[in-house]
Amino acid sequence: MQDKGISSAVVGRLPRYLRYLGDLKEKGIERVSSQELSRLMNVTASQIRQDLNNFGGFGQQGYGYNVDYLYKEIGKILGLDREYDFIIIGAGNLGRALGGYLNFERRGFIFRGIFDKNPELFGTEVRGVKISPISELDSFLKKNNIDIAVLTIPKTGALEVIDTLVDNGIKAIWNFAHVDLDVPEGVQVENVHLSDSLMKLSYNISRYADDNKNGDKD
Amino acid sequence: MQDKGISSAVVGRLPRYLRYLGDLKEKGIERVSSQELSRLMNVTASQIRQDLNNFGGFGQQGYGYNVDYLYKEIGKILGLDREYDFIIIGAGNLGRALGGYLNFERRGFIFRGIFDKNPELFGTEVRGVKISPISELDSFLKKNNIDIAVLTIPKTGALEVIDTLVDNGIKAIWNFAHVDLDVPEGVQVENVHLSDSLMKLSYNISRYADDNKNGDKD
DNA sequence: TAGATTGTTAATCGATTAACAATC
DNA sequence: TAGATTGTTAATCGATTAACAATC
Repeated sequence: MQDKGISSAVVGRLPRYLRYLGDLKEKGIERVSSQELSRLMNVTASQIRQDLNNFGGFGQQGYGYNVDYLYKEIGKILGLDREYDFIIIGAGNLGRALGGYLNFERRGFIFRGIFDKNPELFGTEVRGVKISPISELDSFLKKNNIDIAVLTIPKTGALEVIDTLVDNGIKAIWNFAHVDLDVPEGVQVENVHLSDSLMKLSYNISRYADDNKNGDKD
Repeated sequence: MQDKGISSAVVGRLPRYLRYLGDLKEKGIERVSSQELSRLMNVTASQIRQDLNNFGGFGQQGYGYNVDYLYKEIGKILGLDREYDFIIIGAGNLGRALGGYLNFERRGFIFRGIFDKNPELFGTEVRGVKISPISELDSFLKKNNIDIAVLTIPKTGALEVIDTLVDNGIKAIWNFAHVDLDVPEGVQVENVHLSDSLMKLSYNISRYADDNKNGDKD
């Protein structure tokens, strides 16, 4: 069912479609045309139709798309029709924030463990899960089938832990550490570089300030 | 100095350049050619040269780029040669995590205030900054010159607070809420949709699983 | 001077938009 | 049947890569 060469631009837009369809669903709206959706989302109707048709024909001529059906299908495409077990490496503020986030559970991402090297934290709980010493990571992974590791530790720690994760067959890494990870093919990595994001913001602030100083033209 | 139509693809790559140049700097390396950097970063040398030349000629034929100089220049382009005052709306785990993050301060992002609606949190401190009731946001903004608001509250709260921010001349919003914000032109918005990011990960996990079941070809 | 490497133009590739025939 | 809207092909636009003359 899933084609090979879907561009990451397309994949990147799917969660947003899902969100808008969820909103429509909640409002009790049954059907939507690509044009209506395009107005709502500020994209072209053409793009919506192209994006969806990468995965199959979910609509019906003269009718549009059934909201409920399309919502479910996009969910399936995104792999949300199953559960994923995840652990968090790094029980700092960010790690605890992500561990405590209930919405992930709703989507099928199950919080299974959290590790840190700081002994003061051992035994403390995050949403019912005890913080364990990172030295126990290897044996934990051997006993439990974990899909995703969330890295919320500094750079060096992240690089140290990678081998243990990979050797134990981790499927994916959600990387909040400020490094590019080098993993074998087949291990999925999704980076969230918060400081990069913040820099894009400062770029746009100062560019806008400059524009309004010099050119005055928009 | 700053041109107008720089594509966001280019801007999005600048922080990564900065990071690699910072690493080289720390290693005491003085010069780097686009080819060396390209091997390091896993991009084409051509792209590096094209990207940089959007902003000016920072290199020298036959020599390459001076690491220190290029680092500084990219910093300037990203607007990191000044300070930004920011506040956080929402003192949950994520808000506190971001408030506690020292690296932002190092880059010139100064943590000035944090607000919440939960009375139990009022007076509690996050890195020396007292959590204030959100009802005081308006008067706070009138008294203080704040550049950036970080939204770490749920959807509805985010939408409620937008007007107050915009009316008081906020320059940018770093949005962690799971909504698209509608702000006037000139107010910069950078979205960090964590659940979208997680869905991309699950997409890739299940696509990889499917590939290895059906086709067996890579 | 010869070698290296940039800055920049030209070629290619991919993604987005437009158009329209198919069809509900 | 007529109207609406998809699925899909074709046209356009933009971004990436290749090539090379300029120059340090």
